[in-house]
Amino acid sequence: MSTVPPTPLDRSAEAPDRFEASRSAPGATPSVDEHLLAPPASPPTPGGPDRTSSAFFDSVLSARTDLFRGSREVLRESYVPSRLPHREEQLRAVAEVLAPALEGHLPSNLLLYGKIGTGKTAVVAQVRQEMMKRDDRHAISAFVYVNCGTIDTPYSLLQTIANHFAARDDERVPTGWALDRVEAAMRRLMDARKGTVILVLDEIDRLVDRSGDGVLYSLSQLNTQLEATRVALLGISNDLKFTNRLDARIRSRLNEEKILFPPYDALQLQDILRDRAQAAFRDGVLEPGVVERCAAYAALENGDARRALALLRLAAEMAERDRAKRITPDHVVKAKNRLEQDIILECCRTLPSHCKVLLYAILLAYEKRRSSVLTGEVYDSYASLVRRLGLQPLHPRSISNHISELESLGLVRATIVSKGRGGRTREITLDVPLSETLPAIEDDPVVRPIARPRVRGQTLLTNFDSPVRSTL
DNA sequence: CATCCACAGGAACTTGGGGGCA
DNA sequence: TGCCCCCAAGTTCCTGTGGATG
Repeated sequence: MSTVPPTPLDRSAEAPDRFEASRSAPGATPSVDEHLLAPPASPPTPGGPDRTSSAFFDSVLSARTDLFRGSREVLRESYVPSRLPHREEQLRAVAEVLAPALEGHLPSNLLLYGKIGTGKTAVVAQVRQEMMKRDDRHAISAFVYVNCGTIDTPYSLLQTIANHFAARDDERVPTGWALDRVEAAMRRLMDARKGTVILVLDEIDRLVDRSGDGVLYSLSQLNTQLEATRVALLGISNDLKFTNRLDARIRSRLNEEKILFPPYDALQLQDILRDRAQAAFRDGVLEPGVVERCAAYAALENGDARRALALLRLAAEMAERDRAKRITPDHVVKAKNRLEQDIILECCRTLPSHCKVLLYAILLAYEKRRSSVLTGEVYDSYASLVRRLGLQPLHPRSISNHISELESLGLVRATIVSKGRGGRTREITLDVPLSETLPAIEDDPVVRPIARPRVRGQTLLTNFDSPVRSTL
């Protein structure tokens, strides 16, 4: 188990986070959790111990106005606040379900439902913190958190859980074993720990979508196979209907208790932001309207508290860069635009190569037409672009999947339409600003060889028939 | 009202890569 | 070194779809 500090974006169990190993196995290196339970380290002082830091950074740092009171981690989603406004009911409900574990009894399995940023993970994190503080009888042997958004195959899930319980390096499960063997190793390692294990499977719906419910069946059977350890499953899902895709036996086991997390409204988001702002910023640096505007934008995004916090943090950073003494509503507007741009750039950057060319084909078609394009037209355009790179285009079936992928990323919108004898197809429109996405994709190393030349940010309309060699 | 078109999308299969093991 | 495993990405095959058309 790695002891590298967690990053806010990587919440998989391989890169552990605030939920990781609750109690180190004998002889094991200290778990990350123990680092997290320790008092927060004081932030490095500007121009501190690194005597080699250049005068350049000294000037940048000294020119910044200090809006923050302390650590800006308070505004990150990885931070577990001591108070969760408007989640008291859910907090209590989760605690009631899990409380029997403190007395050595097996809690019911539990499912938490709610859209992104409705506080599910934060509530579980806080319940976990409180339980570990109160567990004076050491009845809970582990509180394991796995994010199935990244750990989404049966093998990787069982391997991750097994390795969580591995006390020594030679007990760790490598990749390449037969699945049965991994499962047996996981059971053996778990059973050696003795006590109650609370296994949190975040984004459990992603696991079911990608790998079916077989591995959930195995996990739900654990209590009939283990001797000294008992396991309670806690699933977290953004999808209210995901249990419909489960086998009836698994559904009934997993659904013993369920708790719904409704989206926050704008006023509730304001309360959350005020709490965090008070901890994060110096007095008087927030102009009236800043919190309200962040909350209003996030309320439009399904009441996503993460979004609201990100906006507030980014607005503060914008103000710092402007060397402003106060954060204004205008900084929130800038932050919102910047956040949207960052999401687009990140999406474009992480796409598979063929997907990038496909997106470029859609962008070019959209730029030319300023209206929707059909799947067949997009495919033809994509195929000719890929051939200019000296490569074979993917099969239309694969491109159809990639179009769905672009849609699920929110980059395009694809509506199925029937054109009579013209057949059934998808009308594809852009769901992101063309002016920001086109330069981003044209700057990508994959697309650059076939991208139109640009002068001072302006693209030139040219005839592209000449092939360009590239490797995707 | 049957036929047609151009796909959508599910399912099974193939391929190739990364890794462990005897 | 060859065989086994898992996994991701892609291909092949197939059925289904729904509005225009004759």
